[in-house]
Amino acid sequence: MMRYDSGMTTGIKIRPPSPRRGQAPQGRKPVITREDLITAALKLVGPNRSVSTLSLREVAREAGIAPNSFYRHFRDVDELAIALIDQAGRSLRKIIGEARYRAASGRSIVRSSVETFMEQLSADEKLLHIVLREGTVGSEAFKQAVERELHSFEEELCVDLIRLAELNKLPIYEPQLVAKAITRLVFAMGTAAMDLPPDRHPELIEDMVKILRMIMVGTQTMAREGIVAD
Amino acid sequence: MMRYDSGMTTGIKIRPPSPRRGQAPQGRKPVITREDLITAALKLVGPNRSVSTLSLREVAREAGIAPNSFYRHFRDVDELAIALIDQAGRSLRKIIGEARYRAASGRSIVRSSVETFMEQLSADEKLLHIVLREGTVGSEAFKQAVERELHSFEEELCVDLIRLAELNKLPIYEPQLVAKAITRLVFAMGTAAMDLPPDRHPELIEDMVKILRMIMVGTQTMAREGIVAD
DNA sequence: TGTACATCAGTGAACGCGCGTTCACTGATGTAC
DNA sequence: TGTACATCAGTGAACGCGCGTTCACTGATGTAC
Repeated sequence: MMRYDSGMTTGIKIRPPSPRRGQAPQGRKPVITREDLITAALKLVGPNRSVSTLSLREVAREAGIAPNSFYRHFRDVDELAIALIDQAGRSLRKIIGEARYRAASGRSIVRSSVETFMEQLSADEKLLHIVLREGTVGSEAFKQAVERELHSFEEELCVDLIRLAELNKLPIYEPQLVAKAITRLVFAMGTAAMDLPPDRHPELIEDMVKILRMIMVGTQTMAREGIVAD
Repeated sequence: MMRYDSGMTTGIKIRPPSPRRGQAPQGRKPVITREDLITAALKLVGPNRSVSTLSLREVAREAGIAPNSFYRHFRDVDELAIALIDQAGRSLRKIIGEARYRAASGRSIVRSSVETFMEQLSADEKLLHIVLREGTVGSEAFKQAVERELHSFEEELCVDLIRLAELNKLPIYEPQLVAKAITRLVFAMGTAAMDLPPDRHPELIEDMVKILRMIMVGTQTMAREGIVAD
């Protein structure tokens, strides 16, 4: 039943496509932006809070706006979460770039990459939390977004591994699997690391370096000696 | 202010310690048990639901009891979650036992262990979901419970690795790190596997076997040739 | 065997709370003329 | 420059909902005598 003859009450009003699309926006200037909301959300996620548990009202409160103002920027919290994962992905790519840069400087590529990763872990902690955690819980959409990021990480690493092998005239067995192993290991151990106090990081870095060394020595030995995997 | 002179209204009644402790329980027979509630909770968790998101009312509904009856069995949902993780841990230990049994049968220990793990993943799917996911989200208590399980897995694996190495007169470099690498990798890749259709599991098993082979070859080569990790 | 009683698993109703979402609005800004 | 107007970011109040938790209770079971 309708309350008085209000005509079609089809719920929320859909804004008709603006005839001025592509031009400068009209009307009141935004006082907060999508980025402000993302920042507010980042303040709320932490070691025990995943993006999926954030509430719209909570984020709005943190950003200092009324709950319904949220809808001016995102369709719902899920859309905000996707934006967060995207930003985390960008942060990840920055890490890869940095690791590549350092690797080119001639030091041990394994050690320098691991150290870079752990440094960024401390710096962009919140963002990486999101990638590392949201991949295992959260909606299908979140998980796919995270998988995309991990995959691109893996592929760039694979290219690097092949180039490195050629450079040093070392053989390599199944480089894409090596890249996969390294990626998954570093991320798994990185996730665990985030729950440890930073003073235990050096020890963890040593462990990771040794493990990655084993994998590198393993792939080289197997390529050289043609060992089949069984 | 108190509503009529009801005396001390200090909230929920704490049952005084029974003078009949250790004897058969008196009173009405339970129609549902802790186990029934655990079963109900297991029905609810799935690829996109972590234990932390279960609500008391939801679990009670699934079990077919009134919401407040839940309190007869658990202090709160967190206590139920801990029970779930414990049970998952038991399931894990069963996997290790099975893997050990098969390994003794003389086939490749790496392949048979990975295959066992993946089989159990399909069978006890829900329980393993819990271990694999709750370790990255969830409360501090959950994470510690999961870390405990992973650690015991790691230690048993380490013992096996050393025994295996001695048996075959093969050297091994840093066995506890090898165990750690294998554990974290298998769990990380296992988590990812749960989101894939089962027909892609064989391919994944091949990948995992090859990667673990690399690690084994790596640790042996390093032990033999005394390569330092840098 | 019968009876009074203690125990205690499970219940239905109610509470206050935070949530997502909708509504009709306000008023600052930019545009057209 | 001035004025009328369209745009639209942000608002306060209200809604219905599911939640955890508490209350006083019911009635089945086992025990004591």
